[in-house]
Amino acid sequence: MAKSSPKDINELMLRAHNMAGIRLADIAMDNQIAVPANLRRDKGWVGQLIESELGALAGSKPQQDFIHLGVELKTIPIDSKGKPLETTYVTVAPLVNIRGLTWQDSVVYHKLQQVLWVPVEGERSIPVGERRVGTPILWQPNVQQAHQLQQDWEEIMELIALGKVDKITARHGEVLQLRPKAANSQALTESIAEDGSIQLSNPRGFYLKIDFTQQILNNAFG
DNA sequence: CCTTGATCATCC
DNA sequence: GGATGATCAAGG
Repeated sequence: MAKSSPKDINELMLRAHNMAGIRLADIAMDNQIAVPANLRRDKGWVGQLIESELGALAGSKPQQDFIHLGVELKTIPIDSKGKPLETTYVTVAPLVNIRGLTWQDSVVYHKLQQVLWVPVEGERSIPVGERRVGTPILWQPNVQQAHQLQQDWEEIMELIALGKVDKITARHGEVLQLRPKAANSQALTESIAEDGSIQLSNPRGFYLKIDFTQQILNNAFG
């Protein structure tokens, strides 16, 4: 069944805490959602399941999941030691019309102002339905983290502005990286060429590196 | 073993 | 095509 949208952060966190220790199969049953055998063709399944259980407003908007609460929801797959198994997607990267765009105007900045992290067991040896939800974390970047994010974002955006988007690899950036984010490598979108004209490139997205999200989990759990 | 580049489903 | 939700899997 579809959950109502939580009225405040306390209600949201109460729901999130109530999922801790629960198997995905049980949450799926509660929401009348079928459990896939694996995530190969259902890569966003866990995230959508948790959204449903928490009452996030569905839809494809470049905004926070709980905009009325100023909270972005992210599920994060972890191993048995609590370490993230994957980088975390943040948002698509703007590749044109970025003149004058500042860090504090960016979607990355706004989405990462406040994030509700929901760890979920993600090892492939565990059947999807048997994977359990962990303890949720409501996070806001500390001064150092905010600085690292801003530095990386500004460096990457500078390269994009100089028409070097196709030369940027995932190795740029300490905590934030730019990687392909598209249906496939043939997808194209407008970007800035080195001579300042418009060219076509594979769409990119901003991702948080594993060490950064691991630090967030460690700071919360010690 | 881990990371980077590639890819999947769905909605509009 | 571009946004949402991400994980897959080849190669270093």
